[in-house]
Amino acid sequence: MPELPEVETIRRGLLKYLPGRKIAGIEIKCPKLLINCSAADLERSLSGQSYADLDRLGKILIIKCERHSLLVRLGMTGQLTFRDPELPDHNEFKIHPVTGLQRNESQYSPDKHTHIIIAHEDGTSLCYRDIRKFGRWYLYANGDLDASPELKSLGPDPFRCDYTLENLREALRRTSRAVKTALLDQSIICGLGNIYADEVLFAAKIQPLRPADSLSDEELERIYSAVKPILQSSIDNRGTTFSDYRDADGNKGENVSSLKVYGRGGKNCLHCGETLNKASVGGRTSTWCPKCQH
DNA sequence: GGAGTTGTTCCGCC
DNA sequence: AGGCGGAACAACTC
Repeated sequence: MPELPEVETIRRGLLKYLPGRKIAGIEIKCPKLLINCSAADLERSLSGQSYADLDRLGKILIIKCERHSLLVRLGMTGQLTFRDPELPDHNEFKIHPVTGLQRNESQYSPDKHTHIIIAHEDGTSLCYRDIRKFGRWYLYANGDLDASPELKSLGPDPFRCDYTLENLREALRRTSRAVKTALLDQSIICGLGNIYADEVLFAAKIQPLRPADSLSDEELERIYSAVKPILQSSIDNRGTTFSDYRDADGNKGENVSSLKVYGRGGKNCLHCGETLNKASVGGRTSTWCPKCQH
């Protein structure tokens, strides 16, 4: 669910609330989400520390505190929301006082899917909710962050300077997998998931099944150039909500209506009118136009 | 009841 | 050795 634009939207949302706030304690209801530490480790390490900054690489959210940082992978259904119980009747708020955005029903209240709650000294909290529990949390001392396998194994993030045509070309020409599968490989380029990989290939007019090493320089350039604008416009729309995705305020994203192919299998191509193909590529549902994409 | 779902990892095969 | 495909993870919806 949460791909780069969704994680970025959450990051921006949390940026309004977290930096400067002090962690009082952590409630872990599902320890299996913690990959490289125990619940006691996490509690001991973070209690008393303040949040310093929020960062993101690919789909990984980096929550930086004074001495330690959390890496959070949201998996398919992870949600991170900021709660402020001081606000009068939290769940019935229509317009958020800080963001001015419309609030969403009941995504805030901890329920059986809320697995981690970071409580702050001022009574607010950061809630992690994850229906399928595919999310993963990692704890690192700040000095060890850059060397962490989770960050080190990532290929270029489209919004960082190492995202270049040359790097993408070299990575793609080294594999014979379907280009769709290669674009989902976070060590080749990080941040794309099933939605945006399909959207990028439609914009680039490339069929998802094409072997990555069969792409011409011109085709590679089309893919390279399609990535940033597609991700950026989704960020501008605050992400794509199909079902579970919510931002830091519990709001849905508005990008679904901008999608050209994802979720439109069997419908007409918005460019040429042809019926869009839908088939499994590398185990993932893929949608493309048989007439526009070659 | 079966199939499908926005992500990642692990295992076995070639 | 290392690339690759498929199963597994889990919970819900259609």
